[in-house]
Amino acid sequence: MVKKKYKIGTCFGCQKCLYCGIDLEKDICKCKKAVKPTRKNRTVLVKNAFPRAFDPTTSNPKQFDFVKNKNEHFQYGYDLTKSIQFSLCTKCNSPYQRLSNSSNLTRKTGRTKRAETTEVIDLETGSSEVSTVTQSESKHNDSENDDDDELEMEIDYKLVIKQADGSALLAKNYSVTISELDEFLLAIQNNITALLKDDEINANDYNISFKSEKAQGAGTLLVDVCDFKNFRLEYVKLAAAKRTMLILVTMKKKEKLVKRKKKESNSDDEEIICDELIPKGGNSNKILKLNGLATVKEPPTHPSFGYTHPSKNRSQSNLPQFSNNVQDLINPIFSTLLQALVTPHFLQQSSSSLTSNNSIVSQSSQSIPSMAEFLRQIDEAEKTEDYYFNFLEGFEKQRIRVKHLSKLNDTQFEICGVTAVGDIETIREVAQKYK
DNA sequence: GCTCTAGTGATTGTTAATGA
DNA sequence: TCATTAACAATCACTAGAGC
Repeated sequence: MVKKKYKIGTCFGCQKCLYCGIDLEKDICKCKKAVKPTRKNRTVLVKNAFPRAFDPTTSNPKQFDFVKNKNEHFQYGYDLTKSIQFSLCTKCNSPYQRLSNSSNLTRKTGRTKRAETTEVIDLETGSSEVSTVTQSESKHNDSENDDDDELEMEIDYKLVIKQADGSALLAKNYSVTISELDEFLLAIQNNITALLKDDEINANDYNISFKSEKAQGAGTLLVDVCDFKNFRLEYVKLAAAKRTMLILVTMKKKEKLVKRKKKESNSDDEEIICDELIPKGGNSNKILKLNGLATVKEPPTHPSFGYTHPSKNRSQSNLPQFSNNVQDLINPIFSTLLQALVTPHFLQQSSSSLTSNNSIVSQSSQSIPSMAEFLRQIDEAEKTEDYYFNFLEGFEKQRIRVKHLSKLNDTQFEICGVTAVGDIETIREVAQKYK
């Protein structure tokens, strides 16, 4: 029987992801749910999470019932004769704590209870990872991996990355042990970013499908849990038949990029983008007027504009100083694509040449300011001193660049530490200039 | 309609354990 | 020894519902 493996990064009581807050009963996320939530890795979306140590010998009966009920309800498969660790969201933590308090009303002080606890605790808390303990584990001796065996599967697959023009560029064999769709998707994403050497590719940039290596047709999309169930069934069949599962990654928007590259190659010297290297201070006004067209030096990095591209009119209105001829040639969506092709890597490699080309930048091309400059510009415009600049750390942590800002949703802004609606709107508004 | 109260979610405080 | 972390306890803030 398949049991739902509990992960310590989710709420034991309600299956909420303790990083993004998504209800995992209804949805999936890509958070690292195997990582125990601590004060250091808290997110804005779920500010508090409560690690809990459950010990059947010392927990009060009501808490025991709580754990037992959740264990049964979500079919975690814990052996409740053993101590376990889990995490709770604030919502579940409150009642859980009160269960403890209610028993204390009889009334021990909390401290007395704690003292008793420390006397009895020994058990098998040993395993520091503790995030998963299943009934099978109790039956199967102490093999460390046994707890994963019920759900986790080792998937051997061949990954093929297919460009939108139909050409399959890369194929590589991988093996990954996963138990859930999101883990698998994450693994594939890691494969893609590694193969393409592009950290900024995200899940919206491609479709994933699967099929037998020898099968004809496009395969089956791997999108949701249903697909994943189907995938597992298929995989088991293929594995039994000693056939290889093919994971097909179809990149989106490639044709536009190809066009772009052609255009870029023809106009390299007229459009140079500089994300980080624009001299601070004196040129800031010029920077604000630039529209963000770029020279292609690397493959596309973040084509998420595919699903959030802005309105054409707005884009056009934000190209004030750029050559009208070029604007006519390149429509606004195109210019978004152009921006997406610029990477810091390029900037590092070409810093000297770019510096020497500053005159060109200031004359005929547009550039995106660095995040620091961008935030300072807002502060200057809003007369807020360092208020917006203080968001720099949050953006840097998430590797957000100016070109990404107009595509971020509210949640993503919050993850970066920008929570006030007004701040988000202000940043978005200014960022429109650099789409 | 108002007030009171219980319930709930969220936050903060305290203490022991642990590691540098 | 000091700083950090984990675990638990206490408290705050808000809401809904009952009673008048």
